Parts: sequence; structure tokens; C-alpha cells
Amino acid sequence: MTDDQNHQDSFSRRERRVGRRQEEILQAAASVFASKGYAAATTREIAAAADIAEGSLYNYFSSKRDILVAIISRSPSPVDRLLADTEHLTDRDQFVRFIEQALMAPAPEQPWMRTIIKEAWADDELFRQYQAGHIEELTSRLAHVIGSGVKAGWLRPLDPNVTAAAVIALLMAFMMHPMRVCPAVETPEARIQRVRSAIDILLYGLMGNQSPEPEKE
Amino acid sequence: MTDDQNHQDSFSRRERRVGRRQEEILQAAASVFASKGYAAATTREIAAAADIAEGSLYNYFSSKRDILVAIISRSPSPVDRLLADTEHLTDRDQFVRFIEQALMAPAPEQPWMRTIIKEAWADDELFRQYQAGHIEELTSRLAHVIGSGVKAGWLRPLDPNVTAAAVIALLMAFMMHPMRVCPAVETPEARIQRVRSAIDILLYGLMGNQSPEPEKE
Amino acid sequence: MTDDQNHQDSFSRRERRVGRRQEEILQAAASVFASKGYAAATTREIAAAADIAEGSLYNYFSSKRDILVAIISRSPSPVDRLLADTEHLTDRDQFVRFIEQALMAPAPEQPWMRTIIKEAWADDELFRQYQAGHIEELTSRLAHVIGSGVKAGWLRPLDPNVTAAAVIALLMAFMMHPMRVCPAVETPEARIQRVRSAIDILLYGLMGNQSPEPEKE
Amino acid sequence: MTDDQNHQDSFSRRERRVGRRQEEILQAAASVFASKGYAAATTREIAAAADIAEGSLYNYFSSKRDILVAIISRSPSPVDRLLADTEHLTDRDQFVRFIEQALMAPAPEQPWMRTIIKEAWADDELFRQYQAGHIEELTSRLAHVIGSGVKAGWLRPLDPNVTAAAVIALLMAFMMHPMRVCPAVETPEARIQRVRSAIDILLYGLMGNQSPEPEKE
DNA sequence: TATGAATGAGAGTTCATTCAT
DNA sequence: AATGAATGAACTCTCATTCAT
Repeated sequence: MTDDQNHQDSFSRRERRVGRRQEEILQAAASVFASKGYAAATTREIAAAADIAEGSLYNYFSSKRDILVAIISRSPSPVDRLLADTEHLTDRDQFVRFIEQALMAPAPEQPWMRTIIKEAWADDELFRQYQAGHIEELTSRLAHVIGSGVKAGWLRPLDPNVTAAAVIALLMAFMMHPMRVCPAVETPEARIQRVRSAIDILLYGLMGNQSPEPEKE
Repeated sequence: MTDDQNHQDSFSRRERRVGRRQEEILQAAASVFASKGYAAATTREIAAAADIAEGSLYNYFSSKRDILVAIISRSPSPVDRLLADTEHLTDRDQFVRFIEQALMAPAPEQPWMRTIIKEAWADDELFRQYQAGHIEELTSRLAHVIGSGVKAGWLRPLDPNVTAAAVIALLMAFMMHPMRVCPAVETPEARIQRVRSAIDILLYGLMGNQSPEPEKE
Repeated sequence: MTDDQNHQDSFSRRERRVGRRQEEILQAAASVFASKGYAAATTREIAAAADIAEGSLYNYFSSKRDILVAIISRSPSPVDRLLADTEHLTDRDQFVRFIEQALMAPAPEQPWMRTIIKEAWADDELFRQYQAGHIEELTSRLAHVIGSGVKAGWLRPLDPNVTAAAVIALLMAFMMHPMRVCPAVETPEARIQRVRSAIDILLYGLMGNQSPEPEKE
Repeated sequence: MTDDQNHQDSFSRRERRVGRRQEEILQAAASVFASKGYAAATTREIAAAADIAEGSLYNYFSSKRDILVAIISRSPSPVDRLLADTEHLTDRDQFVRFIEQALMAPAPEQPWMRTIIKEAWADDELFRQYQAGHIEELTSRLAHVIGSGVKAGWLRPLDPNVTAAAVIALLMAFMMHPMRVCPAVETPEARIQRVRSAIDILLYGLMGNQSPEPEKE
């Protein structure tokens, strides 16, 4: 083993260790942010949750705000998720599954998701950064599919661009909504029923009588 | 004019002045909260925005938090708005108008609405207070209408209770969603188109081919 | 009645009214000070207790501190009380009664007395003002009596000046001590017994076997 | 030196440093409290007197009040001092010395003593905490000694319980009295004379002609 | 003269950040 | 790299005092 390799190795080992530590801090911070909100969370709490000293945070992030930004920018955006799901989105069945997957997405229960919803909602800059400007592409892809569907007849005759925008708005709102409109304690079964119903309405609204029957449990 | 009247008058005049001042403070606070969030807003800023001294805030509200609570509790809840709209909701046309009105509701652009969305979203206690527990009644009323619609044939054969819950979730999410998914600057016309499309999808999803044609502009 | 008389009358009438108001304020303030201490008391509380508006206080006193000073300077100092009791203090029986009266003085239960103890204790300037510099005269009078008593034989042979100082210190300490050393709840009878015992000790300590037997109840 | 020792050492070193800092703060605070009273003292002044930043106070104490409580609870209570002095208190000579020591106790000139007197005097809760409830035991011990003394003849025939209570009241009052009754500036010699005289009076009052002659200087 | 809303300096306290160890 | 005590600016809130009515 050459010196150079040695150096490279230790370098990458250090890099990995740093990455691991950062990850720990971000997880800890996300959980603290999720429960009290960014502003009410203290660096002391974050450090305690990450099991390191307060000052050590600053070896990995340059400020408390930087931690929040890191959480948000490293988290998969729902927009990006939808975007990924539009790859190879061409035929009727895939379209159905696209809508289903979007709405079935688990309620925002992971700490980072709650953090994003709480904080990005209140901060235009963060929100913009989080949504990452991929909305346009998502819209155009979906519009393209809708156009095909209309032409092929498995979608009602709808304006592709406008409908795409409307569908995305409905999906996003539904996905990120904290679902607190419903009775404080909703059974998981009730939740699934409700979501299935929303899927049904949306698909029927888009497809008309070509819409698949909602599956029975 | 008797002394009694005089006293009464000056009393109510004072009351009115107090009410006016409170209103000014709430407006100022809502606008500050809306732009920076509750936690990041300072009493100094609120006072400056209301054009009074910092200490004077406390002649009208007992704490910063109290100001937030006042904003929220004095603001019309969308749940209550929907609930009011369900009065006399029986036939097909009224149902259509109910959905339309809900979705056409102006985007949350007034300061107090942004404040509510930002803060109540992140605070279970506030949210509960704001939503006021009228969800159950709203659901049952809507389920009743849906049942009638299904029986009368102007709605597809849907489960009334589950569908009511799903519709409310969709409406609420759409109503309160900050609409920031769309390009930062969306023309009002584009917005209207998008909302109309959402209405169309929802109504068609619920009613099938009985759905009214979306109006052309 | 001449105009002049008229003017004089209304003038003195106003003066009397002012005096009455000041008295009310002082009483109210003393009671508030007594229960929370000067610093923790607010002008709002004082005004409420005196049943006038906050701002009106300043028509009668120039500051909160001024109210405290007025309370203290208008209150009879225990030093002055003792001093008054030394008038015509010549013979043995009067000396006995002097000691008895000093020690039997009711525990400091009136608001102004508690106020003085609390505040003057903590404030050299106030204390000095309160004690009014009559200590020296009190000492010299008492020393004179003690000298006579020693000469006449109804006092043990004691140094008049030193003994006078010591007796005054003992009396003052005992008079102003909040008596909280004793069990939180002491029956009035127990208190009287204790005070009588202190009188007995002091008198016997000064007079030897000429001391009067403590009265039996 | 093993790692373990090393760790232990640095641990105790830190502990010692913390203790030292706390001590510094308490001294500084006591001196500020002594001169202006607790309520009028500001954390800024305390910090300045302790030569640290204002915020640093809160690394050692959780509030301004906590500093006061620490001062008071770490200070030797005169009650406890007297109590300690009653150990092995049986014969005449020890009794004489007990009284002497109590009254000779240095006037309350240390800052913490002035603080205690000022604040505990005005605050029932603090007072109770400070006096520690050992009064009852002190009384009963003293009553026992007095009973023996009366039986043995070196005390006048006095009721043990009542006399014990009276003596304690006299001692406590004298010990804690700020001695400000006397001329503003009293020479130390004059003070000693006065105290000696008080001792003489008290002892003679209790013992009659068995009382020791006051020592001459 | 009486009022009480308005004021703003200043209180105690918190906490993100720094830095000597 | 890790620590956590030290920092001090900035926070919310209080309250003696003023002054227009």
C-alpha cells in the first residue's frame, strides 16, 4: 500500500466519519424541530439529542439555521418524488398507479417531514429551495401524459396543461396536509378508507367511467 | 341629555376606542407574524407596525401569545364557513355550488389567514381551538346530502360517510394550502383556470356524467 | 362675612381635604407595603387600595418613594415613644412601669409598623431619618435616672451611661423584633407569659432583689 | 497515573472550579444585596461585582431568587449556632458562657448576615427556611438547663419553659438587631461595654447575686 | 382636580455562538 | 476534534411616571 493510498484511505475514512456524525446531528435536530418547531428548539437540546457537546455542533454546521437548511435540502421533496414516479408514465394503468401512490403516501410522520411542513411553510425562501423548481417539469410531464390519455380515450376530454396544474395542486395539498381535519383519533382503517375514497373520486373525475373500481378489502 | 346617558355614552365610546385599538394591533401583528412567523416576530416589531409603544401592547393584550390566540380565535374558521354553507344544502345545484364556493375561496392572502396557516399548523392546541370541533357535524351533514344525492341519482353510488370524509379532506387541504407549489408568480387567470379544473375534476368524480360542464370564460 | 374670611375658609377647607386624601393614600400604601414590601408593591395596587386613579397619586405625592418617606416620617418612632415615656421618670415605680410599657408594647402588627421594620431596616437613610437622632437624648435621660436609682439604692450599682445604652439596645431589639422566632402559632397567653418573663429578667437584672414580683394572672 | 485517576481528577477539578465560582458570585451578590436590598439590586450589578457577564450568572444559579436562597441556606443560622452551643450545657459556668457567647457574637457586619436580616425579615418563607425549625429543640434544651439550675440553686426560682422562651427571644432580638439604634458611629470599645452590660443585666436577672462580676478590662 | 392610556427605560432571563482548554 | 463555560445581544414583560382629556 502506497503512502498515497494510505492518505486517501484515511481521508475518505475521515470523510465518512464526518458524514455519519452530520447524519446523526440532522436526525436528532429533525426530531427536536418536529416536536417544538425550529424557533423554540435550542442548540442545547439538539446537542443533547445528538449526544455531543453544544460547541461540537459548530464543527459540522455553521449555524442553527444551517442545520435546518441541511435537513430540508437533503430530504426528498414530494415534488421530486412525484417527478420520479412520472418516469415511464405512459399508459392508463401506470397513470392510475401514479395517482394512487401519491395519495397513499404515508401521512407526514417522520420527523424531517413534520419539520419541513412546519418550517418551510412559514419561510418562503426555504419553501422555494425545497420545491427546487422542478414543478415546471413535473407539470409538463403530467400534461404530456394527460394529452396522450385524452387522445387515447382513457381520459375524459380535458385541457392537458390546466388539468395537470390542478391535479398537482390537489395532490400536493393532500399529501402535505397534516390530516388534522379528521377526528383527533382516526383508526388506520378509517384513514385508508378515506384515502381510497379520495383516489376514487379523483380518478373517476379524470377518467369517467373508465375509472377502475376501488379495490375491496 | 341626562347624566346617565352621558355616562353610558362615554363608556361605550371608551369601549369602542379600546376595540379599535385592539383591532389595529391585531392587524399589525398578523402582518408581522405572516411575514416572519410567530416565533421570529418581536413585540418591538409588532408595536412599530401598530405605531404604538411596546409597553402599550400590554394594555390591550396580556402577552405576545395572547395576541396570536386573539388573531386566531377572531378569524372565521374555514370549517365554520363550510358548515354555514351546508345550511339548506339539499339538491343537486346547491351541492355543485357548495363545492364551487369551497374551492373558489380566495387563496390565503390576508395576513391573518397566513398567520393561522403557519402557526396553527404547527401547534396542535391552536389548531384544535381553531377548528372548533365542528368537523363532526360538517361530516354528518355532508354525508346526509351525499346519501340523498346517491338515492336521487345525481351522485354516483358512493358510500356517504366515507365519501364525506374524503371530500372534506380534499376541500380543506386545497383551501388551506398556501398554493406555493405553482410557479412563484401565477397570473390570476391561470389560477382561476386551475381552480375551475379542480372543481370540474371533483364534481365529475362525484357525479359522473351528470356533472355540469365547466363554464367557459 | 368678608371676602377675605371666605377665601381663608375655602383655603383651609381645601387644605383639610388634601390632608384627608393624603392620609387615605398613606394608609392604603402602608397596608400594601406591609404585605409585599416596598419594591414589590406597585403604584397600581396602591391606587386601587386608596380607591383613586393611578395618576392622582401624583397630585399628592411626587413619587412612590415619597409615599414611603411620608409613611415613615409621620409614624411615631419607638425611640420617640420611649422618649416621651421618660418625662417625669424619676422614682422606682415609674422606672418599673417604663420597662414594662416598653416590652409590653404590642407586637408590630399595624401596617405602618411592619412597613417601617421591613424597609427602614434595609435602607440606612430611611433608618436614620426614622430614628430621628433622638437616641442621644433618650440615652442621657435614662442614664440620669439610672444614676439616681443607683444612688437611691433601688438599682444595683451599675455604670449609668453604659447601662442606659445596653438597656435601650435590649428594649429596641425586643420591641422591633418580629417575634418570629417563636413557634409559628403562639397563643396570646403564651406571648404574654413570655413577655412578662422578659420583663422580670430585665428588672431583676437591673434592680436585684428589689425587683417587684411579676404579677400573677 | 491511570486514566481513571485522571478522569476523577479533572472531574473534581471542575467541581472545585464550579464551587469557587459560585462562592464568588454569592459573595458579590451578598454585598450588593446588603447595600441596596434584594429587590433593588439588579443582576447587572451582581454580575459586575462578580466580574463576569450577566448571562454567566445563569450557568451557576437558575434565577436571581435562587442566588438569595443559596446565600441564606449556606449561611450559619444563629439558631443553629445557639443550638450547637447547648451541647454539654449543664453547669453554671457553661450557662454563663452560653449567654456571653450569644450576646458577644459579632454584630452582623458580614454582607451575608446583613442580607439575611434584611430579606429573611421581610419574607416569611425565607425566614422559616432559615430558622430551620430548630427553635423548639433549642427551647426545650434551654428549659431543661434552667430547670436544673433552679433546682441546684444557681438560678433564681423561675419557670423553666417560659423563661427559656423569653431568653431566646431576648438573645435572638439582640443578636440580629442591626445595632443601628446607637449613635451612627460607635467606637468598638463602647460597643463592647454596652454588650458586657447587657450580659451582666441578663445574667443577674437570671441568676441573682450568684451572677459573676463582669470582667474588667 | 381626576383620570387612565401611553410611554419607554430597564428588569430578569435565554440562547446561538465563540474560544480557551 | 471535542468540550462546555463564557459571552452579550436581544428577548418578553413590568411599572413609575407623564399628560391630554
